[in-house]
Amino acid sequence: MISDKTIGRLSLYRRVISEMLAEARTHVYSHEIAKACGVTPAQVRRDLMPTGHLGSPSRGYNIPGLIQSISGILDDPEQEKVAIVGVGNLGRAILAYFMGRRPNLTIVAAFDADASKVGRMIHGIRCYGTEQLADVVRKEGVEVGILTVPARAAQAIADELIGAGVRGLLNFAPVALRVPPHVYVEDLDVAISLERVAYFARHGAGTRRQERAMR
Amino acid sequence: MISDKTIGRLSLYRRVISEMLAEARTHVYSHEIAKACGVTPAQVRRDLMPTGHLGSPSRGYNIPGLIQSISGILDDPEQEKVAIVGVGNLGRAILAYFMGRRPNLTIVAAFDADASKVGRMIHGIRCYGTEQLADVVRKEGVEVGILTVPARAAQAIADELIGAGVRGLLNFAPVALRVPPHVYVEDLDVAISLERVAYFARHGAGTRRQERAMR
DNA sequence: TAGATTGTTAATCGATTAACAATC
DNA sequence: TAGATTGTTAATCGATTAACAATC
Repeated sequence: MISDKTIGRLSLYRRVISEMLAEARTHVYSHEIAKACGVTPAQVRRDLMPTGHLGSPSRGYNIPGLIQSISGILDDPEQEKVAIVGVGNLGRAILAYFMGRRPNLTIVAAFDADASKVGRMIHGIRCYGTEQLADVVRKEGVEVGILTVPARAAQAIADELIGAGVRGLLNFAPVALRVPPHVYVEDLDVAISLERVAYFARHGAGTRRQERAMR
Repeated sequence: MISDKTIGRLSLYRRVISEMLAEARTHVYSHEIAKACGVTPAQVRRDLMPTGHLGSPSRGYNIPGLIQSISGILDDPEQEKVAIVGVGNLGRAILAYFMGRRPNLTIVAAFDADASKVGRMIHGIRCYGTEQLADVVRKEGVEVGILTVPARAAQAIADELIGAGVRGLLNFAPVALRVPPHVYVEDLDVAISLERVAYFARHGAGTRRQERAMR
């Protein structure tokens, strides 16, 4: 089992070497990836082990091959479907950002309790009423849910998504969701992050600030 | 020096016990906080050590006292000022969320390159043009910056903020910022988080899923 | 070849958990 | 008192880094 930290870094590595590929580069050394991502070269080499991709001591890693190997781990060979619940400012920001960006990880439906949004297309995605949530999630085979709803609604929505087959949640609501053990939850809590930044801005970033505090 | 993880959990503990206080409760046990936050009771007790607040074996922790002790660590005795750069959907979502919520941590200015936004009040915060960034940050004494700008603009904006005295950045742009060692950066990378959730949704949440993956 | 980089193990580091005497 | 909880140390656990033979 690959750790969540390694998965996050592989995603980051893929992004930076994709940019290199766009500049027509063909090979890259671990220390270059390391510098671009704010980690150590040893970390990069170790993270790349589970991908099975081998570099060469003389030329480093072949970029297209490495992208393919990382994608072999990160991407579903089929297609993974995502639904987003809550189409406020935050929900729309996420919809706008993902507009046709990842072919293997697509947002297929949006949900909102606000009747004025239901039935409309928002950034190319159809918006349904929350009462249709379970039906649509089941029919589409959605596996991942993004929660951008108010805190008070989050647990009920999470329960419904999970009941309809969702096994991963990206939760922006400032509450600790209770979920069965087979469901993976990642919390992106902006308020907590901001308090942390404020604390370390005041108290000094600290020696350990080589490391990226990536959340 | 308290670790970033501990700071994040203290912020979470304060939130949940504040909710208890609102329900007129006066005392709380470590295992109650632990359950509400998805951590172990031992973790809670250990995290509370640096606050200096002492509980009682018979009644647990006094809630108002504990809130005060946690706030003594998390909050600046003065006031800490925050600026947000980039008033798109994401920026507005954050402005709306923080509207008058934290007296000790206030967003005092917003900036955007879009001339049509400049001069307006957005969720109660004045929006300036980016060319005024350094001046306003210096004059207001802003210490923390939130970056909700496109990736290509992030490094230049970060440099300018830091040049004007900012020592902490909450970065939503999908780039690894290069900053001097005294500056604390926390990255909230939605794309990476979503890929991580997708991966663990597919591969099983794993045994280690007791722990909250809080970012 | 000489020199830099790779894959991979062993050592280190830091954070979490278990344990338990002291306490109410 | 008896029983549960506290503060705190020691043991455990996992992740990062250092090191180095193998390789190009």
